[in-house]
Amino acid sequence: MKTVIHWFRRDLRVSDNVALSEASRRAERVIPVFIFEDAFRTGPDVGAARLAFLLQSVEALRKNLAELGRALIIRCGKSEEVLPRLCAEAGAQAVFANKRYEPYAQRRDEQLVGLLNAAGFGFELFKDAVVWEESEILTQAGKPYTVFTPYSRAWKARPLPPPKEKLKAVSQTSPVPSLPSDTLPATTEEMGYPLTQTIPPGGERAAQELLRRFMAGPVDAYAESRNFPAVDGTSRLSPHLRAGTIGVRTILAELNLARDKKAVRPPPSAGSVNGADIFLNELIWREFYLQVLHHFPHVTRGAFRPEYDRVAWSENQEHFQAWCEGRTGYPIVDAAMRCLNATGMMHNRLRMIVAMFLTKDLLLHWQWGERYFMRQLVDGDMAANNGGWQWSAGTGTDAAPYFRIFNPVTQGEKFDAEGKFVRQWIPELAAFPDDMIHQPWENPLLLSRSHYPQRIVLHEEQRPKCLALFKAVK
DNA sequence: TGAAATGTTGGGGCG
DNA sequence: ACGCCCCAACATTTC
Repeated sequence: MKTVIHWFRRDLRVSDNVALSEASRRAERVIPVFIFEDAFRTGPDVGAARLAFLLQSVEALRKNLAELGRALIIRCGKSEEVLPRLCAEAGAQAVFANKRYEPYAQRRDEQLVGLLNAAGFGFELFKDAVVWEESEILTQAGKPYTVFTPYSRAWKARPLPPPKEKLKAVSQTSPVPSLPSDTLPATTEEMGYPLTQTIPPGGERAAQELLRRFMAGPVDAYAESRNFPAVDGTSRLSPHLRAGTIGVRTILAELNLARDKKAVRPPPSAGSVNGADIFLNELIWREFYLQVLHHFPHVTRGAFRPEYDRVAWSENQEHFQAWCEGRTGYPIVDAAMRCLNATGMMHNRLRMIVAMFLTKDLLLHWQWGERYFMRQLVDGDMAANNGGWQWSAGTGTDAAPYFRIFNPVTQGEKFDAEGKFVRQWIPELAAFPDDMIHQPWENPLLLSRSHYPQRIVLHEEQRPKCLALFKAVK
């Protein structure tokens, strides 16, 4: 082919990018394009934090491409209108893109195939975002897995694909048609979404730096330290995996290196778990939930197990507001929510704690939490977010059984024993000693002098209510 | 990728 | 020396 448009979507990088590699291998000329969709401005789950991260990442991509002598063409509008027009303008024969897995995105892509083909252009999609996609890992019976452990076993039994090479710089001799390019909004404020959070930096370089840092140390201790929110023990790569500013194959290659390096050293003591293996599991969870979403699209509308759609959830708006704003009176819950509101990020352990609290203590519908997370999170991803919420609520695939209810005090004491994380986000509690930081109500005098709220519900009262609610639908 | 309730065991105090 | 009780510590079961 002479000219191919590479349409950047959730793959905002020039390294380890399958469709981009294929385009540059098969076409004489590749035109990189990003479409700032109208839907980005109006979708139900639009959040300033994620939008800002996207804008940063696209800008970083534009610079990276410029260094390779290539101009990123930006167009605002609807992809179904922009792409055919752009193909004609550029004299392109086809559009290449990396495949997406959300039901709505797949419907859109199917329409685009028809649309572009009818106009005489090709549209090819490539597997890139995942190692194994929805129908590559199936049970003996040819059905999708709905339990993580056997899924992960099957996943690990296969050989890993190597990363794709980085896009090469173009030589001066291949002229690029000069196509007009729109400019992106400089800030999310311009679009009516003021950014109130301090978010991590976007872009491919930032992702590479996080990966390097993680592999240089934290990965070894990951099995233990990943559970402690006050410890910087996680990779923080989730926003980059979501935006595609890093490729999953790149991460896996580094993980393998870390594992091999470890094998040279004295063998780990019996029973100790390899951090790289645990981290790998997290990447597999991501693909597990993507394939669940593909095969069971009804999870976006309700419980994976439909009987749980009959749970008589509370509709207490005051409780929900208190949860959102981090003033439930339970320190670990409130610290986590304030952190989310301030940074667009939340530690995974804390996601489980606040999700359990919303569903099992406040007895509010998990979808309320799911929606709030999507609006706030930099890494908000439909599949992982939905999977995580249904896991916590006990309504999903391979979910925590409904009677497995976290105690917010015990969880705080276990995973933030010295209250370091809590104090970071709840300055009102500074005066409380370590052994009381997770139950400030035990010292009414000190609590009344602080400006920290009383508990809005009592865990010991809510737990039996929750059990009754769930038992009623069984 | 729990927690609470209930059951069991064993040491020590005590009459 | 013995039985009895108490209760921590641990194990099991229940939710």
